[in-house]
Amino acid sequence: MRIRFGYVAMALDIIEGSPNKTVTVANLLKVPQEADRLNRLRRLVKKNLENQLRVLKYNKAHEIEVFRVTSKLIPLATHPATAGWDYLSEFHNELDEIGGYAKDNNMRLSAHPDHFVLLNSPKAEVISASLKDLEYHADLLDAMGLNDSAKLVLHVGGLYKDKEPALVRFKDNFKLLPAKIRNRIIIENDDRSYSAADVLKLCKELNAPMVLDVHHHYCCNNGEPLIDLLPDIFDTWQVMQPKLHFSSPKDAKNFRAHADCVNVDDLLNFLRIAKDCVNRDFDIMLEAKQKDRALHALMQQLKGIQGIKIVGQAAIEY
DNA sequence: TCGTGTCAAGATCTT
DNA sequence: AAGATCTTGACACGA
Repeated sequence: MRIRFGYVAMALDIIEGSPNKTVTVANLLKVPQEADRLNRLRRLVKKNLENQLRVLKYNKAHEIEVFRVTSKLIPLATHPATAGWDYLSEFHNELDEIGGYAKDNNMRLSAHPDHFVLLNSPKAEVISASLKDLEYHADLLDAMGLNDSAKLVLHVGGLYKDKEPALVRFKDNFKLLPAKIRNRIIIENDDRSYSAADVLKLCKELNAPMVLDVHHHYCCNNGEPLIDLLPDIFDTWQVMQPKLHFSSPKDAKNFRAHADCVNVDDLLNFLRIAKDCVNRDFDIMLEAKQKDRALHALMQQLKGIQGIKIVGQAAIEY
């Protein structure tokens, strides 16, 4: 099996390289002239997009082909304070360059709208805000020229004291999504409410790929062994290369929290399971607080381990 | 210059 | 019913 590794949102080793720069609404509104407010946002976007391209160049230098772009590239994009602002046209060239660079270098980009995006909320206003946020994400990927192989990761959402109707709401709203959004969505198991088995069942019904979060599975399950789930989880990807999320717990007391780096034994345990039940290349998104540094550290630790062949700087054969 | 509280957004647990 | 917590990087403010 060939396995590529990637990381999330920003590279800590790039100095002054954040693509997450932002401003709060309160501070934005302190700027007296409305035109000046927009210009403040434009300066932030310009810097974020510049830094996003720098991150991709850094990734290329380190042979990293799997990366999740931050949701904060355009600050306050869906907030009423910026209503009517056509940032897609203004930054068309920059976005196109970012996507072009990714495509030219065989990079797999994704995004992960944050936990305020809920397709199963009973509140109409939460659903409409979620749609707006999903549209923002899909439009950004479109503007980058990336087809629907560039995915949007979603969780199922809240339990609302009654799981079955909550799942029905998710399914109903999912089916109503515009195709340009729906075709990008992949669904992830979470650490409290919807187990890997729950999400697998859902993904089969919706014909959507499932992104397994291995750490979340150990936080939330009903005793199902991963080895029983993994073949079907990978099957939800059909001809696409499966991707999964991996992290180590911070410590026993904060088991749900992400550690700075990935524990190599945690990974080896998973690789053994995968080797036993699937025979397929896949990608692993590392969700470690030390981001790119955690990836580099993991690759160092994998060197010399029996059965692992290092391929370049961010991939292995196992 | 450094430390701390706050920030667009929701859900859920605690009091 | 209201408040704290989750999670997170960036920023504004005050010491």
